[in-house]
Amino acid sequence: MENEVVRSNFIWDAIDQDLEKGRCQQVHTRFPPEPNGYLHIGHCKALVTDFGTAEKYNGLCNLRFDDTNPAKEDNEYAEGIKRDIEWLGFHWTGGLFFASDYYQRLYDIAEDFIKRGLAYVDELSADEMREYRGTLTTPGKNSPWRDRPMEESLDLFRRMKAGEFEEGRYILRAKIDMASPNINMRDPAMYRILYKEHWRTGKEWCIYPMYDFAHPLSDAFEGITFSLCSLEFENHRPLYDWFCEHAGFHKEAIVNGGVYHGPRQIEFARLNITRTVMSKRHLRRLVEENFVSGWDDPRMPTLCGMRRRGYTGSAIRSFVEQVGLAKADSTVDVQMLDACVRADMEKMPRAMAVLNPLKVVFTNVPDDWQDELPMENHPDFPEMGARNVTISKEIWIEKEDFMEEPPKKFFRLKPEGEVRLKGAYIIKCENVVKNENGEIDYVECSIDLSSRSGSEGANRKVKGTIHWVNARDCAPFEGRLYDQLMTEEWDTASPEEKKDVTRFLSPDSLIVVQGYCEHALAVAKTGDTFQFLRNGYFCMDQDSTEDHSVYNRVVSLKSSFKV
RNA sequence: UGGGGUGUAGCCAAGCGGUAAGGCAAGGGACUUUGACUCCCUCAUUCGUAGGUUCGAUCCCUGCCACCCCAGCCA
Repeated sequence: MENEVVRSNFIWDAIDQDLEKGRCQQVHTRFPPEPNGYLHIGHCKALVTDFGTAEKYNGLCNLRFDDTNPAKEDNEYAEGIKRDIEWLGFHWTGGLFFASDYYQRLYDIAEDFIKRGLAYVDELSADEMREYRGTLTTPGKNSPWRDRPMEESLDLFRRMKAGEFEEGRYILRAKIDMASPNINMRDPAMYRILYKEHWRTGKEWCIYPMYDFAHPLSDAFEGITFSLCSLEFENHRPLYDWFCEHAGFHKEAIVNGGVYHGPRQIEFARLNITRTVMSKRHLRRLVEENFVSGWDDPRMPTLCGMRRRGYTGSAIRSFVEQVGLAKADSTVDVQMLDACVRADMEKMPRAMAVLNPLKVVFTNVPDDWQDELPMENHPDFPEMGARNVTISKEIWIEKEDFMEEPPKKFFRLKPEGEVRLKGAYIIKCENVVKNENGEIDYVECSIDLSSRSGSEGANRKVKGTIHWVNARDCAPFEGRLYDQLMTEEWDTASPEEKKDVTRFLSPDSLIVVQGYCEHALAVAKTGDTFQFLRNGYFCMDQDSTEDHSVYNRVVSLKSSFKV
């Protein structure tokens, strides 16, 4: 509910301290996706952290596309990402930005770095550069071009920009420390030559800034105070600070008069979920090799896929909030996600559906008998109102709600047994009609017309209640239920084994079902998302904005029946 | 075997020198016109490990062990 307490975490503690110390006066974060694929559930941790933290502190959060590698990026992805963020209910209150908007500004800073002896143009090949970089345990050595005169580097850099050289011929490097135990500090690349057309700047540039250079400065340009990212960037923080400080942004400086001090990077553990692929690379392969119908295939853990599958944005958000924020690597059980979805679905209006139909015919009413019954849309929320549901001589019930030879404590329909039809009448099984193969064709029941819900006779107690659909007034559907995309083996597979993601695809992840749902509702709700609650009840997904006709997965399809 | 991180229940996760929150999962019970939901109850004498400091340590110190990240002209 809205009053749920979202617990504190180490990042908010750090922010509180900075605020108290006066390191900054406001909280300004950013969510910086690279538009090279669709957002998946894993990204939600950063997303909720970035936007949610800004919300908590009444600060601002920017959406910035980190588009510094034109080889992989496209507008299609940027648009998809924006849609997904909005679907989750977040807004880029600080504005929408693109790293590519800063190309000129970054270039100017790069020139300035050269002039100040902080950067140089190198002409080692990629292979040579790797050799010179040293290893984890041995220091690197200086490039022979490291001490080339500043004027020469400047000239070369300008000619790189002018397109005079082929890709890989020259590279701009920061002059830091080739012997640093932190490999990221061994003269990292700042600019490389790339003759790729950029989706926003077109052919304007043929040199592009590297992440390590562009990211900290983009943060600084936008006045970001807290740059939250995942653990793998911890090793980059010294570099992040180095670029900021040498460009004039000092995060620790206490400046009189509330002047912006520069961004501070804080890292947190990324989200892993059991039986879930959390890698753009693997997801891309499933799409490109047609193992799924697209990025928004309902089996995909992408936000657009989950949306089609019937998840709600609020469920995903509360899931991320419940998982928490910490620095320890962890893998959350997917059941926790399911629990959040179930909790969310409980709050939605209901309607009845039968997934696996078995016909029931009433023997003690005339053929044209029918009745109309008011049915509450939610048992706990009368304000959701009611709808009228029809019933006739023939209805559908769930196959598993009838057992010819029931074990003890089976409270649903069985020979000679009575059950209540949810919101309607009590019926009693009189006869089981079978076909020539000995299979159950339909079940004959008598109906107790005096037990109509709402009437006095309704007070009679029977053990079981089952859901049903009027067989003469319902909408047939052929739907699909989705379950886990991956088998359990995925969780324990090595990175090497995971390279062949298709090996772990669960064959049961898509189940075709044929059933029936309330007619009026089905017509009225065509195009809406339906979700199944346990026991075959539909929930209307109010958050859904997509039009689709697939029926969604049963959340926790486990049988509620116990022997 | 360099550097940077992290180890609290089956899975997440609080805890910040005063005697182990909460959620998910699991088990038991109550209620129920959905065997759902809801509601109760149970579930770590112990915090990777071995020492040390202290009246007192999951919190501080030292050693050890395990796991993760880093040698892209990716982000």
